[in-house]
Amino acid sequence: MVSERKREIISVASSLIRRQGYAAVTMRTLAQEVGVKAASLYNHITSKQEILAHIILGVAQSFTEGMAVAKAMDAQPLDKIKQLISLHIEITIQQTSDMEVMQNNWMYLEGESMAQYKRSRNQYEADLRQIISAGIADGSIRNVNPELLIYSLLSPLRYLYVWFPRQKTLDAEQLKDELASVLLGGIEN
Amino acid sequence: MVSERKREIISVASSLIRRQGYAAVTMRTLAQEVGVKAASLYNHITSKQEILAHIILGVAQSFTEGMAVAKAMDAQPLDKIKQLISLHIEITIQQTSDMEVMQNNWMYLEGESMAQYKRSRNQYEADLRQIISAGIADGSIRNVNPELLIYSLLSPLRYLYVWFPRQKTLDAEQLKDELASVLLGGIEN
DNA sequence: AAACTAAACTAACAAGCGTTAGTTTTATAT
DNA sequence: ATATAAAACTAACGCTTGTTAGTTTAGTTT
Repeated sequence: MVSERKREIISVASSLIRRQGYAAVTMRTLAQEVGVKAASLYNHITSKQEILAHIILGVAQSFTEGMAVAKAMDAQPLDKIKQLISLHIEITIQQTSDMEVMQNNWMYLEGESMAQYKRSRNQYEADLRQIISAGIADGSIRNVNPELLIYSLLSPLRYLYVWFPRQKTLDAEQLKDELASVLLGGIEN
Repeated sequence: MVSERKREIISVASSLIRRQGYAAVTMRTLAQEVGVKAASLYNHITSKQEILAHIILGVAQSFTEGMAVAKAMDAQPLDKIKQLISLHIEITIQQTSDMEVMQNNWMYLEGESMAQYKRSRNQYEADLRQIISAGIADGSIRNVNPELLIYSLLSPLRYLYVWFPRQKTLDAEQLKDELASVLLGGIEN
């Protein structure tokens, strides 16, 4: 369904948008980077907007699928949260550029793409809310404002892309353990 | 030094950029929102870029000044961190729009403004690193990867603007306590 | 060899951009 | 009233933007 060339264009676009932002990347610079004239891009894609939507909705789908796995697990709330931490780490490592593009450029989505992005984001947060509520109910999670918990859990996970690529000491597996330890157990000794 | 009209223009620009992104806001839409023709804006500002720089470097300066206060405190590392949590909350509440503009649009800065932004950001992180190192050294902070600690502390603080405006239950003072409790003590019970 | 198809090309359009020049209005101070 | 200065206006320039039309090239199938 998605040709090799199209994938290449979107991949190059992702790394350009990552560095410069969606609006600053022109079809001409994108074409040059691909090694082609601007008009030729339109043999493969239908619009600039389609490229952005493809990148962002691809990441969003990865999260939706990963959340489905976590929800289906027969496990304690805290273990489901650990599973989600793994999910964020894996997506960040496997789709670093797309992840960064999503976080910084989703506001440039239009129409149905924007609607779909917001829908999947809201659904993800709602699912996490449910897991946290269950944890508070069974006493495994501290009884503080659930929205605050969601937020202080999700922020570091969402912005892993800022930090992970520039550190060298931890691999994915170590990161998973240390991050889970810090997020669940806190900073204090 | 900065006239009333100029402040108004920059303030209107901030809320437009916040919603639409820097590149998507044109001088014509900005002018219309201010109630004036585009060319008239140039009686007060010298360029679109100046507006962005003014917004972002203003927030950056607030952080630099706040960090200076924290550094100068005669207090334990954990109390300095609590002070920084307060700082982030105060800036987020007092300059919500500017804060969001900074986080999402700093990559559109150019030349010396970009250099200055990066300098102040790096300095802030270096100062926080020092505080955390001191805390690890005296045993008050857990001995895990310091970069990971910085990051998982800073992410929720930086993205408070996403969350704080849409919740109603906590005021600034309560938020300060609960957030410090969660960030320092973790989620787990 | 002929026909077909995918994907490149050149050229250009219409729209929108930030910004400037030159002029007029408005308000304040003399 | 008159002069001055601040801040608005109209008009336009030069450029860049995403995209389209029409054509040519290259590779594969019959």
